[in-house]
Amino acid sequence: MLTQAPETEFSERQSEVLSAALDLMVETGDGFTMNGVAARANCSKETLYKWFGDRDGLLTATVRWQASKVKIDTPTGERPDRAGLQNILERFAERWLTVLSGDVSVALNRLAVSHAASSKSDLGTIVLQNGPFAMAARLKPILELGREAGVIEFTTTDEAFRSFFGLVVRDMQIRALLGDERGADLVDVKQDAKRATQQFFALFGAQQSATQQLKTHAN
Amino acid sequence: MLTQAPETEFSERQSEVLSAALDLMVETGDGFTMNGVAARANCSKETLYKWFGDRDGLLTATVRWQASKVKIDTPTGERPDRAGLQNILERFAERWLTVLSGDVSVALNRLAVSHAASSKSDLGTIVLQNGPFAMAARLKPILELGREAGVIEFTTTDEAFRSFFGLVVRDMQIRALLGDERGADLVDVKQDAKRATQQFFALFGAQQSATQQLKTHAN
DNA sequence: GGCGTACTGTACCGTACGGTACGGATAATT
DNA sequence: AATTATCCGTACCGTACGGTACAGTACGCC
Repeated sequence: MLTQAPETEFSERQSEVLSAALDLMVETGDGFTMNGVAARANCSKETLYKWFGDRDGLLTATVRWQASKVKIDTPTGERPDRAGLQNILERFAERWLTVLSGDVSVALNRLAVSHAASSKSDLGTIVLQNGPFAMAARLKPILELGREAGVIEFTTTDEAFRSFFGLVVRDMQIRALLGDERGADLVDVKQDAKRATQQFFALFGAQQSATQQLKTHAN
Repeated sequence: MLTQAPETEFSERQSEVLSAALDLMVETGDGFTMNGVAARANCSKETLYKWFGDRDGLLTATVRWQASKVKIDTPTGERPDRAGLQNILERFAERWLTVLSGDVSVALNRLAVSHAASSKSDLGTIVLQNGPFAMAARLKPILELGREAGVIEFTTTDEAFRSFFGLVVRDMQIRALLGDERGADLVDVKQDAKRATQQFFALFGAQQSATQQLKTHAN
C-alpha cells in the first residue's frame, strides 16, 4: 500500500515472517526450527510450508530477502584522481568490513558454509553471489576506472581485486566465523580500511612520480 | 606395539576409527551419524560411546587427532638474509595454501564454523588454535628474526602476520568454504605463494633502492 | 445471509538419529 | 578349563523435528 517497491518479491506479511526467521537464524544458527519460526512470527506452520515449500525454501528465501535489502549505490562513472580513488576504496573497505563483522553476515555465512557441505541447496552459491562476487562486481569497474586514469596499475582486474580483498579482510572473517571471541574487537573499521587502502596503493599505485605520469598520459 | 609414539593419545585401533570418522566427515560434513561411523569403522556404537563419550566427543577427538598429524617442523633459529627469508616465507605460504585448499581442511573448517553458531562445543576454538593461531605462532618468530636481521620492517608482529595472511589466502578460503566449484582451480599454489611473498616484501621490506627490488622480481 | 479465501493454532504422523542394553565371539590371564 | 576383559553386532528406546491434516476464525465479496 504505502511503500510498494517496484520489485516486490515478498508481501509485507511475508517480510515480517522472514524477518522473524532471520532473527532466529542469527540467534540459533542452523538450530532454528519451523515450530520456532512459526511461534516467533505468530504464523502457522502450514502457512510457512505454503509460502516457502519446506525448511530449505524458508532458509534460502530468508537469505535472498536479506541480500535484497543490502543493495547499495553503484558509484560514479567519473575517472577519479589518486586522492579520489583512494577515498572511494577506503569508504568501500569500511562498509565491507562493517558488514562482514556484523551479526547477520556472520550468521548467514555460517549457515551457508554449513550447507555447502551437504549440498542439497544452493545456499553457498547465493551467499557467494551476494558476498565476494558482489563485492568484486562493484569494485572491479572502479579499479578499471583507476587504471584508465593512470592512477593504479595491474595486469588482470581479478588479481587486483583479490589482493585488495586480502588486504582488507585478512584473517578477520574466518576468525569471526570460527567464533573467535575477540573477533569484534579485531576490527577497527576506520583504521583497517585506511591501512588496507594504503597498502593497496603501495602495491598497485602507478609508478611515481605520479605527477610525471599524469602529465605524459594526460587525455 | 610397533610404532608406539612417545605421545600416544589414541590407540592404534582408535586411530583407525578416527580415520574412518574423518573420512565420513569429509564426505558428508555434519551429516555423519554414529551408526555411519560404526559401520565404516567396523566397530560397535557402544565402543564409540565408551571411547569418545558422545557424538561431540567423537567430533572433537577426530579434529584433534587430525591436527596432531599436521605438526610440522619448526624452522631454524638462524638469522636469515633477504633471499633466505623470502624463500622461507614462500615455502611457508605454499604449504599453507596446500593445506587450506585441501578436502580435509575445508571439511573440518566447515564443521567448526557450523558448530561455532550453536556453541555447545569448543570446536571453533580447536580449529582456530590449529589454524590461524598455529600459523601465527610459527610465523611470528620468523618475521621477528627477519626484523632483527634488518631485512623487513614493521611495528607490531601481529600486523605483519595478518597482512601476510591476507596476501596469501585472499578470498580463497571463504570461497572454498562456500563451495565455489572453481575453488580448487583458484589456487595456483606455487604462483600464489610467490606473488604473496613478493607483495609482502614490497610492503614490509626494509628500505632499499627500487633497482634492487626489480632485480628480485626478475625471474 | 451465504460463500470463498487466507490465515492461525494445534494435534498428529513418520522418521531419523543419539544413546543404551544385551548377547555372543575372541583372546588373554589364571 | 574357567574367568575376565574387550569389543562387535544388533535390537531397542526416547525424542526432536520436518511435514501434514484439520478445525476454527477473520474478512471481503456477491
